[in-house]
Amino acid sequence: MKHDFYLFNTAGRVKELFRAAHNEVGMYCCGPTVYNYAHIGNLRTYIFEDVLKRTLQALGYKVRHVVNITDVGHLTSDEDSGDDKMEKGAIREGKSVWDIAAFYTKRFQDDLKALNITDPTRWPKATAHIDQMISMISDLERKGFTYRTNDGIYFDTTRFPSYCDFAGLDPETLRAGERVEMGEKRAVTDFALWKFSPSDKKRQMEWESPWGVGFPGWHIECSAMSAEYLPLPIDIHCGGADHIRVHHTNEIAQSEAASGKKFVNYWVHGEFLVIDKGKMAKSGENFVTLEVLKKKGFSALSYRMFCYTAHYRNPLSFSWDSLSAAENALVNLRKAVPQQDSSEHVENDVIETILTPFFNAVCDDLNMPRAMAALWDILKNGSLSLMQKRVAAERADTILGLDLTQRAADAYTYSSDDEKRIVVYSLRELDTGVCDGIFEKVRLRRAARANKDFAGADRLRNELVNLGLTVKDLPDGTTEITFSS
RNA sequence: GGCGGCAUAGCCAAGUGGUAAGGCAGAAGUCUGCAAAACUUUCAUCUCCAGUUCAAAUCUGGAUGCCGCCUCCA
Repeated sequence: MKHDFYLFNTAGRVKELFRAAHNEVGMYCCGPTVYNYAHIGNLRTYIFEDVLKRTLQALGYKVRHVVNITDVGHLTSDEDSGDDKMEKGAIREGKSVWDIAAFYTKRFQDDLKALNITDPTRWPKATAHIDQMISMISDLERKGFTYRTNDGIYFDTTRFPSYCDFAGLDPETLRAGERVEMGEKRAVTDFALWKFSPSDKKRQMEWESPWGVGFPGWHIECSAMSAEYLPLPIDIHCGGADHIRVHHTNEIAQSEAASGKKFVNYWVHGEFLVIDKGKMAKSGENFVTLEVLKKKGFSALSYRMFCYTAHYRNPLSFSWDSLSAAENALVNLRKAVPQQDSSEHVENDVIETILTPFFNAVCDDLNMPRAMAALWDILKNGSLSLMQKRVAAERADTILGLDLTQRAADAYTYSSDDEKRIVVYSLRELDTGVCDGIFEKVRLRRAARANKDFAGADRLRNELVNLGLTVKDLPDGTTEITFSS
């Protein structure tokens, strides 16, 4: 499929034509710190990254995709000598930090699977790459980019003149010590590469290093692991918009200082999911997980659908009503995809033509709202054949990942042997007793209708409705019963 | 305090100069004993003010409101 693909590059703040630097596109996405469940705001970013990856693949690129797992403890800030999030989580749950990391890593990966997010090529853990981090810090030390303070080894940002370019910072206006103690740090922008373990207590995670026992700074892991698995410059590096200012600025500095090469060609950042006008945070009642969402009866893919209502670079307002709207839309969309009931041959060229507006939208910096509108247009277009619509939807779904060919409620189907059949659709397996009970009520209702006892017929239908069923009298006389949830 | 972003119908939102995508909800109609489903139709002048222009939601200036980053954070 030949399409020019445009991506908004945070470096430079403009939409650019994507050109791969390698045969296999290198894509690095900042992963989670596994000290707690991911909330749906976090998940929004991974959904957008998955769409980006699927798009590249649909355009014919091979993609080498790396997502890190931050399972090492970092302090609540560079200067804080107190507990870090991993250790806090461990204390909170009475487990070791290693158990905490393993548990939440698994939970995170389960969430991604439920959302149809495809697995990355590699999934490196920070704790398995301490050697690479130490080696990179040593390189930086050798090249004169570091200095030592009483609590760690720091990166000297004054030695890296272009430090402020990426985020458009003005060092003069940064407020030194406003929110975080400077300690012995020389410049506001300097950051820790290696932190020494506190002398008065034993950390659960700490390692030997040329500078003493301690643990790595937060930023170094992404630099070390991306260099380990991807050739520089990395084609695409993704993350949440909150990372632009500090994390990615620091990554660029240390990676380029250590390697002498350009670090990343395209920086792509996703905006936040907002709730009650603020961003979703891992503390407080704003914390909505996929688990919570499922408990309320929503499917994970409804959330994926919801994410397509807005562009990834704009904040998206979450509410249960709007999620519910997306779920209805997904159900309707699946209904609009014709069943495979014909052997009509569909030419690939025809499908590509049909899908042109869809791909134009996707390739314009992943404009999914427009892409979805294009898909609706296709499915409502009366001049296309059913098979053309179906094949087009299947093709679009390789990017959307919405299981569009799945029917809403056809997991289990039960039919009566009446002359005019009674068909029951359910997502769950039903006891024969339950099924027979439903059949019996329908037969009674049919009898009432035949006798023009419409009040009685409606009463019987209401009984079924109250059980959570919908009742449809089809033109051919069959009665269709669907469990609504 | 610095930097960045946003303000479009009941809700979620596209749209960066030529007269408002799409979805959800709602309304009307066809169909139905009534429903359900389906189909058809319908539903905004874009926070406010002042400019530029033949033409602005889209550009400029101002006002108001809101959010994010600057600390770990998707």
